Amino acid sequence: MNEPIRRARTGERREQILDVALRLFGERGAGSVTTRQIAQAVGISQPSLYAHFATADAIADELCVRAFDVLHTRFEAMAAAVTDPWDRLDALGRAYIEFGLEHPDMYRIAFMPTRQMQPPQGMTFDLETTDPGLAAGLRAFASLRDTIATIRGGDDGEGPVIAQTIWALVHGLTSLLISKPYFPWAQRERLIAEVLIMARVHLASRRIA
Amino acid sequence: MNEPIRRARTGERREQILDVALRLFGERGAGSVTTRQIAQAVGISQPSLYAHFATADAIADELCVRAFDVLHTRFEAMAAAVTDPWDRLDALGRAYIEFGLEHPDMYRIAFMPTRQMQPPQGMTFDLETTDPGLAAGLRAFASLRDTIATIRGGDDGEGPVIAQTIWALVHGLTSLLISKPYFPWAQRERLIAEVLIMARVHLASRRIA
DNA sequence: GATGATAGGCTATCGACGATAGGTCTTCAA
DNA sequence: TTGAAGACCTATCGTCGATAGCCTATCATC
Repeated sequence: MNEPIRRARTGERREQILDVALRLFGERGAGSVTTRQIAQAVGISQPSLYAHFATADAIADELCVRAFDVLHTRFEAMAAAVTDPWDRLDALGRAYIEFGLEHPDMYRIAFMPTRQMQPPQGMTFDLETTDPGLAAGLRAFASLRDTIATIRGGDDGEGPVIAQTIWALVHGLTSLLISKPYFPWAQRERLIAEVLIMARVHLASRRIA
Repeated sequence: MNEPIRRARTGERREQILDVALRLFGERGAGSVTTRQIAQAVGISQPSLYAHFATADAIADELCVRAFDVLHTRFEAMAAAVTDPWDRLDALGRAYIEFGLEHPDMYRIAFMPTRQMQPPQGMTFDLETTDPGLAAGLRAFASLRDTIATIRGGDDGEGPVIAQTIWALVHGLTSLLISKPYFPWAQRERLIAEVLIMARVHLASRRIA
């Protein structure tokens, strides 16, 4: 049915392509970089890219996964370093927002996709395959979710709702700052601080007695 | 092959194109509808579209503006009908989220753009021209912002930060529910309710004494 | 050595896309 | 009656992602 790729997925060339693509994404925006531009910058022909990646989107997807894996590592280090869970919540939330602002293209690919998701087919639904960007983003977010669970100190069934709502808050600011940079925003630092306060206040009001 | 064409009156054809495009957007997703598909469904040639719209994106932009203008009208009616400002905040927030879920393509175009914004050129920066989708969305959001100002009952300079943060919250949930429909979300109604509670609690903690 | 598998290139080309050029037909006011 | 304007057409452009098919260097095995 689906022959996934024609050549092996290992090699220096593959890494070089990813490096070049990441640079071009940063220079011109991920959406307006073509396979021909990448190939020319690498020094190979455009069809040769398909020996290393199944589709053009696969290049962006892999860069996205790698970026979020870096965030995930940073999160785990933070979770280990900051013992007070309230402080940890602040640190993680801030790092999450700043990551999005530092890697807007990766954040866009993961959470503001152009194409509609296809419904899961049958029982073989695998998030890693279907939406690798989301999967990588969620690995990072898991630290935030766990910290929220720690703060609440128990499980009353409200955990998912609260975690997902705080995620929506943090994502919302990140997403808007990325997609509408020329909106007359209040000072960015004050917006971030306000969002973190909002999360704290809400979480405090939802604490398990 | 060539049947006699009864010419539409000026403007009718344009409306017909918009109607057909809206239907196709709903059926296949805005991102994967081409000018040729629209033209075929209308019954004209593909280049003929350019007699009515400057670019392909202009069709989507106009549909987006119209959709948000409907939301704006609904908001103003609500603002007039619901006198208690706390209840009004709930009603507006809920309507905003539900609007996004009912018109995911329009919401995407307005707030999850594919291509990077161009920096404003010179002094002639006009939001309506540069980003009509955002402009229409903000007209709608203005009601929410005004209600927040009413609740706070004064101006201590914190208004913009608070309004933008609550916007981020509401937008965040809307955006994630649209872009990640297959994520294992908590019950949608509970998520919406939680977001509205979060806004209320935050706003209460930020009230002017 | 010769051989054959394989990785990694290449050129040529495909179909679809948005968009433009330039001509034709119809309408309608002067 | 005529001529400008508008709406439509066909033909075509350049670019896009992707595929087909061939060539070459390497290297383990015979």
